Amino acid sequence: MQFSKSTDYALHALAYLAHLNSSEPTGIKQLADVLNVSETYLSKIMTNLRKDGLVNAVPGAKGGYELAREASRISFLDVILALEGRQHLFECSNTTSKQHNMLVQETPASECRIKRVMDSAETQFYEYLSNQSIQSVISQ
Amino acid sequence: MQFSKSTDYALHALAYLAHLNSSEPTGIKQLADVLNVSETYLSKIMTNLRKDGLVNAVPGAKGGYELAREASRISFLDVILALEGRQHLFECSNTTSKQHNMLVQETPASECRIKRVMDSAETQFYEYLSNQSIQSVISQ
DNA sequence: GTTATTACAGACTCGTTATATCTATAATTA
DNA sequence: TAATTATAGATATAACGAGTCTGTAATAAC
Repeated sequence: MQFSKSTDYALHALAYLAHLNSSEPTGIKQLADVLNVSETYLSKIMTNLRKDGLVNAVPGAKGGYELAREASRISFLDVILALEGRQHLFECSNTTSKQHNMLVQETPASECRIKRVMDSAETQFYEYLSNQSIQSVISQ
Repeated sequence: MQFSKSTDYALHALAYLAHLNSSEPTGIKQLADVLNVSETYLSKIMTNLRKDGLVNAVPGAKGGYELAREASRISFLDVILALEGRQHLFECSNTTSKQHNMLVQETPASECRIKRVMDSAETQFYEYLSNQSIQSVISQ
């Protein structure tokens, strides 16, 4: 289990935009050069960030990308959810197996106890990441 | 990013062994039947658990698997590391990019600030999972 | 010892996903 | 109108997850 490269690039791209702190949008060319990835690949990643409202995309000449809000209000979790999706980190595969249903019956909420533990861990994980902002990795 | 099915099966298998609490090893046949997966596939998963010292494998007739230690001393993290491996959840891909090195230079430890945040999140995550034992999902 | 039972290792298949590129199109500014 | 830029779609490739098959080694029961 590992975070995708896309998430890595997205975090670095946003950190760069926050670092620049420019009043004008930054083109994909410049971004791709600084991150050392291809323009078309990075543009797909930026589109994901736009769809989740983390950046604004300005088309046309002099266009590019800009943070949709202050870097201090964009969390690591925001970025991860935009790139990795919102499915849970853990799911029980065989929800019809004898073993699974034994564990289900032992909890009041009729949910497998193993999944409950894993979901709690995920919540803690995400809680931490939601408190880490892109601004925090930029020099003051 | 998601945990593999193998991790799911491993957790359920260990929970079952803890539940049985048998003095004799449990064969792969019975285990596979309860979990509703194929014997050969599950045996690969059990071998991973054995290599990490979580279960003992007894070959030969009347053989099978048994917990290597009390279920209260086998943590969720133990199982996850055995199945998912020990690589970090996050790595910076382009360690030679201008952007990455900018972030590296801003931290005393000469490490990218983004990676520092992700590693901290991972530590919190694993810390939580190391405190959850297989015994905790079994009815008292 | 022989046989049955069991775990184990390795090769292999199949499908999905991540990664990445290319091209055409739409939108905006100069 | 021309130049620049983001976007969508199709495609290619490699890696990985998931799962099967087969033969081998180890052990207990007879």
